[in-house]
Amino acid sequence: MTYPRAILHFDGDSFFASVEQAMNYTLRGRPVVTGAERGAATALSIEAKRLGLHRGMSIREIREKCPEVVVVASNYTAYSLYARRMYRIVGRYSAKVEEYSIDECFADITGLTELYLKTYEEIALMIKGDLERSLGITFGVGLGPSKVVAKIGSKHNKPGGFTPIPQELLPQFLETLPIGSLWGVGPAMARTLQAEGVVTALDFARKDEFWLRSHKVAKPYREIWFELRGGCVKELEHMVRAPASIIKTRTFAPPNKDRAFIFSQLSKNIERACERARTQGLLCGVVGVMLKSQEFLYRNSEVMLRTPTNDPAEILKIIEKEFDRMFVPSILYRATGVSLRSLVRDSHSADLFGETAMSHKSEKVLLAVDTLNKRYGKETVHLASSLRAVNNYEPNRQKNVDTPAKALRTTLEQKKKTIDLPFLGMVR
DNA sequence: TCTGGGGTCCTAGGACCC
DNA sequence: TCTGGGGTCCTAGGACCC
Repeated sequence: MTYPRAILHFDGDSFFASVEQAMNYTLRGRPVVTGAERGAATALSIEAKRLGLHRGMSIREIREKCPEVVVVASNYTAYSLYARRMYRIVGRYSAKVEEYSIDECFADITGLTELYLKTYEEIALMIKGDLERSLGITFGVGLGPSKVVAKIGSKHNKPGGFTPIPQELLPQFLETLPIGSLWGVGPAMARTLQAEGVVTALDFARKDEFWLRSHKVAKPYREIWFELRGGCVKELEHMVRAPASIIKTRTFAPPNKDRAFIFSQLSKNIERACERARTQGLLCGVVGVMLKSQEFLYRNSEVMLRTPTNDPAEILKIIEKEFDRMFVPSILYRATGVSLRSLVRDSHSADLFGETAMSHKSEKVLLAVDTLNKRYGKETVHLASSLRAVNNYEPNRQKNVDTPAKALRTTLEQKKKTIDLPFLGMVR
């Protein structure tokens, strides 16, 4: 068995649903579906999959078809916690672990056979066993000479499988693998390759360099090609990088064309994005704004800030003019979004004009807002400009018609909040 | 899958410069 | 002033991932 490099890929089986079962023993062995809060299935336990249910299915349909299914709301805090535990356990065996996503990671165990006096296969099984015992979740595990091949392995024998793919066994694994099922090959590239007669992963691996050049195959696919032939170019990113951008988008139903409402949606997204930036200790230098029309047409714009910030009020002031340039009153919109880019560490160094120092005054307020929202629930405190969006956000309740009494109460609550909030605007 | 939310990377092409 | 060649930087948009 030849592994010039030995790369492992770990993939948690039905991760979200499995975490729910691991945390609550009464759910074990029962069909569990997550995603109640958005009205569509996000993850399904093996038992739920066996009932013929699948991702994206509406919760209502699931309840009608299979009343025995346990439907729960996503608990991303818990899933992230389990992800951390997963990284930490794998990290005990190898110093090179890439935290790839909330339910996946890679580990480079090249050369560790000497340390553990075990084969690569044995090391893989040792880590897999530790993960499953410690977390109470099964993992699909792949071992190969590269990330691309390790990924093929972890997908191979779905729940709880372990698939080692040494160089000499590569062709037999690639032979039956549809080109579109490869990691990094999406629908567009799959179509292009199929048109050239490349149907399986092996077809692709067998092409030569001249073919790649004459067909102008782009870099990401050249790398996949190289790794399908047993090479290794995609190194593990085992150092956790600061994010390049923070994005918050939200769709609202039904589509709307009221300027104040749309701007309020944007305001809420900006607040959420800034909150994230604050928890990560980041300031943003460029803000991108996105408006999405009912017909799925996008309008993007961006504004460079004079001084990096993570204060939503400051960003909103600057963004509003840009928003009015983009906004077309006759169009129905379905979503807004914001992206914070050019992120820099929040080092408390003063700039030439002392503007950073000035913004520190509002920093205390923002920290207090974060604390309150953490303790009493999201959006307990928010900017007045976000008010309409916050009140509007009641997922899956569109059909509930307010009683007059309830509607009145809501109006009163709105009034109360509008009275409270100018205070926030005056602090700066 | 009539389309949710959060990300990254690559490339073509325009602007600008020598 | 015209023509040719070459380089860098930036941006928009496509493609892909979970």
